[in-house]
Amino acid sequence: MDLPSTQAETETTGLTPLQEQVVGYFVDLVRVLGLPRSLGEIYGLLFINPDPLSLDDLVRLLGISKGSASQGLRTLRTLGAVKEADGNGDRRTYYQPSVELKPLVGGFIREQVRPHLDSGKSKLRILEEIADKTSDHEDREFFLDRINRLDSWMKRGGQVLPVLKKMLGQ
Amino acid sequence: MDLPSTQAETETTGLTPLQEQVVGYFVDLVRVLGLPRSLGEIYGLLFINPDPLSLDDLVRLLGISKGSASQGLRTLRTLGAVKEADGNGDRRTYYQPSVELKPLVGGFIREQVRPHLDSGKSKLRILEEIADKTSDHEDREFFLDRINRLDSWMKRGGQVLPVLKKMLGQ
DNA sequence: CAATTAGTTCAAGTTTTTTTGAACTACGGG
DNA sequence: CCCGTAGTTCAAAAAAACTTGAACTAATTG
Repeated sequence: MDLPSTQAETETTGLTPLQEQVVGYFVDLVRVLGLPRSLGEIYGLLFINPDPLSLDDLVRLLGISKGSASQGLRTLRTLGAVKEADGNGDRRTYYQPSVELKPLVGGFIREQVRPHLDSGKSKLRILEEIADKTSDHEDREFFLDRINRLDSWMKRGGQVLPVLKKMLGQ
Repeated sequence: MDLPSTQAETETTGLTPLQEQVVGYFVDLVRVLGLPRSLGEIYGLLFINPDPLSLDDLVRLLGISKGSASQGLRTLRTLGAVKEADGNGDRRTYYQPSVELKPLVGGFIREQVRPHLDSGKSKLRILEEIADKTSDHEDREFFLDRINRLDSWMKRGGQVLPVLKKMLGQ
């Protein structure tokens, strides 16, 4: 665990004021990204802690349940936002954050953005089929035009992602 | 209102199959963006309807409450995603969607992204002050380094937005 | 102006999402 | 092997987000 020894912890949370603020910062951040609060808490604490922390540390320091911590860590690992700290002979696993933007953005895109883009594309094909069945000519043209537009939105989205990754990741 | 006359409406929703699918498509889309379902329903129906629709039309066709429709339309207007249709002498207001990506992306960035980036920046300054009070030298350096890193994340975010806007908006 | 209808507001209700915690599996050391 | 602890799972509880609907304001029209 290793609290930074230079700051007292508050009664309520078990965190130093700095830790509390940073955790709050990340809670807000993940909320914007549509991820659950606990992910922000966990990542935030790992981010501002000089040493890796174990699941139990997180439970104790953040005052969250083992279940939350376990699931939160799993998601963060999937996102590539935390890694196991290497080289602790102990039985329990310690975690450290990825602090480079690149893997964070990459993971978010891979896990949260791409799947939706992809499933969106296949839904569009179905949409087009339905629209194509419209018997009235003028209506059909209108519908197909709108669906084309959606198609072009998605294409642009797909083009933007690599650029995003390149700009954000180093 | 003006249902496209060439497709029967289903019992449950008052929408044609195509409308239903498109609405569903946008419901999923706004969910990814972290916006409420009703926004997707309203925008989706406006998007696929050849003519502008009034608040009452939306209530009737989508089966949502007047309150939802009113608030949903307000948010969509704020985002620049719908506009009042011009030139209907009627008392009630008719709405049409913005179908260009540019205002949509621009509005989303302006309303949903920028504010968080900005408030994030000011929170960082506070964070830095707290970290700077750390008496242990090594800890302080570590904390300040991490906060610097956050700073640089935010800066990159700020740089990316204009590029995003340029790429997506025409 | 009174009546009627368009639209807004917000407290209460509903739905969805997240968190909890207890039961479970799995591993490792004595 | 058996005990103790690390970590997972998932049904139920709690919290958060969204929607409803009734009371309201505002604006038009006969």
